[in-house]
Formats: sequence, structure tokens, C-alpha cells
Amino acid sequence: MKTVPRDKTAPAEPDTVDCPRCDFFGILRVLDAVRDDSRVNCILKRRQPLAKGETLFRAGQPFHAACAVTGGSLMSYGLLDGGEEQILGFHFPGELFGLDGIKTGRYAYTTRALEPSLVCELHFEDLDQLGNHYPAFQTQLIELMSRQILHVQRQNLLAARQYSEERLAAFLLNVAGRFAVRGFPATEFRLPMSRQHISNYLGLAVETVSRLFQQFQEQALLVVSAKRLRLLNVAKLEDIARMRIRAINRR
Amino acid sequence: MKTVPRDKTAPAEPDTVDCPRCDFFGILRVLDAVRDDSRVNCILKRRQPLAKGETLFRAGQPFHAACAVTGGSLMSYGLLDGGEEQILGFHFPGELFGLDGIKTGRYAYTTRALEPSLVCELHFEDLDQLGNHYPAFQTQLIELMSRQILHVQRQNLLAARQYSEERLAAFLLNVAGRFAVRGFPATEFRLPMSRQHISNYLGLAVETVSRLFQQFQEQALLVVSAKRLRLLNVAKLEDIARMRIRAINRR
DNA sequence: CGATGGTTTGACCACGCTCAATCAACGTGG
DNA sequence: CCACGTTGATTGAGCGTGGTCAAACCATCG
Repeated sequence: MKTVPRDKTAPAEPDTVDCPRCDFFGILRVLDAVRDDSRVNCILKRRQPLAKGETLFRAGQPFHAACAVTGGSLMSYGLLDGGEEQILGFHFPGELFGLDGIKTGRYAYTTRALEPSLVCELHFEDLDQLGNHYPAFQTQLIELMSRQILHVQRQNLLAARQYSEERLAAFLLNVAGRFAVRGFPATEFRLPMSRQHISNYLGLAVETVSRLFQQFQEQALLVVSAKRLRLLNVAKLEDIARMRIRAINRR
Repeated sequence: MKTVPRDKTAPAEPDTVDCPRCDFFGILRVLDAVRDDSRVNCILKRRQPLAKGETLFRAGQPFHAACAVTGGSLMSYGLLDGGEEQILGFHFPGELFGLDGIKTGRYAYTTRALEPSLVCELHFEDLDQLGNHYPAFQTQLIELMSRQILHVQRQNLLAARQYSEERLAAFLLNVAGRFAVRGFPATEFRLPMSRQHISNYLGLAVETVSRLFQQFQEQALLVVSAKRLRLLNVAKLEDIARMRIRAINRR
């Protein structure tokens, strides 16, 4: 299997999302409308670049900003005290994270870049201040958090599935759907995380994930080579993802 | 094992939570402060009684209110189209649910009472209206949603664990912790859901859950009889919950 | 009181984990 | 530029956890 040599002249710039596709867009528009107000200066810092593997913030650190991915991808994980780290979720362009820190004043989880990435930060020092003068801002924030709860709850469905096939299929479809929503190709994309990450996230062994990719490929459901992935039969994958009744002879 | 005959004169009134312990309390105080304002009339409907098994709302129905449990308990589940229903979470006194509907305008999941229950409803028709006049209200709502995101994310950790022991132990501790926060006894309580529900929620077979209860009991970690549960060795349960490295000889 | 549905228990076996070796992809230094 | 080490992905063999099926058991309720 030949790999196309990477064009060295083009730097590995991560996929980026346009502002209108970002979860922060509603907030951004409100901020733009009041840009002349000195109080709202710099509340939304844009395009902070992160190196691969770089930690954005750690669990327990004082909360200072909610973030949105504008390019690349990140993951959040909590370490069960004394135990291994458990990955809680991945963050793709346009998506938010860190909103859980608002109430407690501390980040609940550690977040790290999976590849060179860009994030926008929404700073919260003057939130009350701002909210008192611009209710529209708070309204935006509420809608955004509502969507976030939905997003997180949807993730719950992934690892709760009983069989490894279901979990991986559901995971891939979840990722594909999230790319699709932001206008990226939904059937052909790069999985920025390692198999280790996937297996940890889904509560499986690495080898199982590897074998499942192999199996799906043999069934012509997808084509996978390293991190590049192409979905060939989404309908069948959906079947697998929701298959709860394990038939006696299912092959 | 004798069961104490239930006092027939006292109706099976579910455990209830005091208002100060409820997640809505912050909002309630704001509303109390502006009670004289005609606009905010009836925005918080209290103590709606539900029969066991009664459905509060269904997935897809238009969203009209976020809810808090004030007594009893409920569960939310989504049905994977064409597949079985997957339980997403349980709701205990003082806890919120339904906030995910704010943005989409529809309930994302179906919610049903596990026993005779009471809920408060926070109606959202006039939210914008109210928010424009009382930013404090929106501020409360934002904090509350932040806590909710944290809560839901914590649940993600349950089913992502690799082994059934870890999952059940983590689940029981999660439930115990949630009771403790609201001032209920944390080591002796009733599990309002069936084994079926637990197994579905954790992605296990019913029989496995049953056997694990048995096993934990033999190890003197807890005492279980039907739905009543008493935790004897929380420290050891925590050990199990975070045990990732499966030792060769672990007994 | 019997009917019904949930729970437990047992026997069996397959899915998926463990361990270990191999292979591929990079990055580094000679 | 290639040898080498390192890291991640894959593949294989073996076995244990946990799922399936079935029956017995028990609780709740009409």
C-alpha cells in the first residue's frame, strides 16, 4: 500500500472552521455589535495556536475561559485519582469545551491538543458585568450551553452500548456527523486520535479496536489506512450501531 | 429475611428534598425577589405529581419547561431508531433535567417516573422577556447549566470503564454521592430502578449485574436485598471503581 | 390466592482481553 | 542517506470475563 509523500512545501496547517460555523458565532455577533463599548474589550481572544500534545489547561486549575476549537482537534480526560486517565471526549473544529468550569471556578478536566491546533477563548472575568448590560449576550450563552448539554449527553450513548462493534460503529458515525454539521466531508476524513485514545474512550482494548477496523474493512463498510478513513456503507454501519439483539448466526 | 410490613395508613410518599437543596433554589430566590412583577407569574410550577411509570415528556415533543425532581426518581432514555431503548440517566431529588431542550425547542429524550414522584417545572415561554428585565435570573440559569454539564460529563465515566466490576462500583458510588450531596444518607438507600435498568444503563447483561451484587455482598462490600442497599466498605468500592490494571491474582 | 414480571442461579460458550511477536511509520544521529 | 531506536498499529494464540439460554425463585398486585 503506497502512501502519497507529503508535500513538504505546504506546512501542516490543520483544518480550520469558518467563524459562522463555530459555536461561538452567536456570541461573536453580539460582541461585534457592542465593540465600541470599552468594557467588552478582549473578551474573545482568537486563534491561540497549540502544538501537538500541548496541554491547554489542567483539571483543578482556576477557570478563566471557555474555549472553541477553530482548527485541529483536542481531547479532554480526567484522571481517576490513583488510576489511569480516562478520556471523556474529543473536540473538533467549531466545538466548545470548558463550560463546566463556570460554576465551580475550576476546570474539571485536562484538555490537550491531539495535533497542531487553534482555539478561541471566551474570557469570563467580566461576565456578570457584561451580562448586566447586554442580556442578549447571556441569552446566547444559555442557548450555547443548552446545545452543549445535548452534545455531551449524546456521547453517553457511545460507551453504554453492549458490544464492541456497536460502540465503534456508533463512534465513527458520531464523528462523521459532527464533521458534517460543520461543513467538512462526512464520509472521508482523518481520525486525529490514536487507536489507544479510541480504545480508552470506548472502554475497549487497543487490539479490539484494531481488529474491528479490519473487520469493517473486510465487510466493505469502510476503508482505513492509518488515520485516514473513508466510510463506504453508512447505512450498514448505522445498522450495526443500533443492533442490540445479537442474532445466533449473524455473519 | 423479614420485611417490615408497610404502614398502610401512610401513603407511599416518596422521599422529598427541601427547596434549599434543590438545583432550582438559586432561581427560586430570584423569582421570589420579583414576585410582585406580573410578568413572572407562574414561571415555576411546583409539585406536579407523577404515578409510577408515568411519562413526563417524550423525545421530539415541543419543549416547554425544564424540570427538577423534588420527590421520587425518574429516568431518561432515548430510543435508537429501530433499536432498543438506551437509558441515559437517572434523576434523583434535587436534580435537574430537560435543559438540553432550550436550544432545539424539542425534548431530546423521553423521561419517565420510576416511582411515584414529584417534579417542579420551570417554564420558558417568557424567558427572553424575563431575562431582559432580570439579568440575575439569567446568571442563575447559566451557573445551573454549567453544573449540569459537569454532572452529565461525570456520568460519561461510568460506562466507559472497561470491566463490569468497575462500572457497577462506580455507578453505586455515583448514586451514593448524589444522595449525599442532597442530604440523604449516603451508605444506606433504596435503588429505585430495576436491575434491567441498571444493566441497560451500564451496557451489561441483567445476569451480570445480579451476580456482581452477589459477589460484592460475599466480599462484604455491601448488603443488598431487593432494592434496599447498604454500603459497608466504601473505600474498597472506590478501589474497585478505579482499578484499571487487572491483576493476575486479584482475590 | 394464583398470575405476572422481575430476580437469581446454573451451565455453557463466545466475545474480547492479555500477552507477545511482528510490522509500519517516523525521527535522530552517524 | 541509511542504520537504528522509538512509538504506534497490527496480527496471532490462549484463556477468562461476561453474555446467552433456561429454569427456578420471589415479589408485587389484581
